[in-house]
Amino acid sequence: MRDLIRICKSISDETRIRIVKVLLERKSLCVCEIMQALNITQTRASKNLRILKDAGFVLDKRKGSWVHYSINRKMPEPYIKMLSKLLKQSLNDDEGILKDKKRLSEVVKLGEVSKCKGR
Amino acid sequence: MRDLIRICKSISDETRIRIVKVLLERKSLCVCEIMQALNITQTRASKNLRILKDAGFVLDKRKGSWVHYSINRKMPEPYIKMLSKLLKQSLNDDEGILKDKKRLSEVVKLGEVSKCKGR
DNA sequence: TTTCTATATGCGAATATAGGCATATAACAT
DNA sequence: ATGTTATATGCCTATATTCGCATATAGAAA
Repeated sequence: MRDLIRICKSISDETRIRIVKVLLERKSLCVCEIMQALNITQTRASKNLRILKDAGFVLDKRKGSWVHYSINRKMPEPYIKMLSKLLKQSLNDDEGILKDKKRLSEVVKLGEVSKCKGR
Repeated sequence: MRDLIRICKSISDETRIRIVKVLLERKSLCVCEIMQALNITQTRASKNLRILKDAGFVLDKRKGSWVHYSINRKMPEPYIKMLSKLLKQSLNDDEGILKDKKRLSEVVKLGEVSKCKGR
C-alpha cells in the first residue's frame, strides 16, 4: 500500500510528469539537460528527480560529474510498468509537453555551451 | 494534464484506495456501507467519495435517502480505465484491504441494523 | 592544493491536503 | 408540521508538499 501510494504521488505533479515525458523520449538525460528542456531551476529538477527515483520510476547513474537519469525499464514494479505505459500514451498533444520536447531536441542537438558541457 | 493530475491524486491516498477496492467488490455501495466496511467516519467517507467522483473514478446515484456509489465502468476516461484495472490487480493480499472486505461482507450480509437500514 | 562544474540538500515560506466537529440539506415517516 | 435517517459541506487545525535560496558535496581540471 505504502509503495503504491508513493508511486501514485510521484506522478501526481506536473513537473514530475513533464520529467517522465522527456525521459521517455531518450535513453537517458542528465540533470542539466532536463532543467533546460523544462526550463526550470536546478533545485527543482533535482528534487523532483529524487522523488521519482525513490518511487522507483527512474534510475540514476553517475558518469563523472554528471548524473544520468533514465526511466526504469529493466525490472520495474508492476505498478511502475503500467504507469510508464500510461504516461507514454498520454499528453502527446499537450502544449507544454510539446514545448518541453522541442527545447529538449534543441538542447541535446546543439550542446548548449552555456550550461551542461557534458555532450 | 490537469485531469491526469487530478486522477492520480485521487488514488494517492490510502482511504480512497480502500474505497475503490471495496467498490470493485460490488456493483454499488451506499455511503454508510462504505463507512462501516472501512470503519471510518461519515465525513471522511463522504469527502473522499467526492474527490473520487470529481476525478471521474466513481459515479453516484441517489435512491431515496441513500446515495449509491459505483466504479465508473461505463465510459471512463482512458486514464480511469487503466487505473481501475491496476487497482483491481493490486493489494489483494494487503492485510488492511482484506479486513475491509471482511467487514464489507458482514455489513452487506447482515444488514447491520444500527446504521444504514437501506437493505 | 585551489577552482571549476554538476548535482544534492537543509531550511524556511507559501500553499495544499486530510479529517474532525458542527451544521446544513435531502428524503422519508409520523 | 416535526422527527429521523442518510449524506454533504463550511470552518478549523494538523500535517504534507513544493520550491527557492543558500550551501554542501562530488568529481574533474588546473
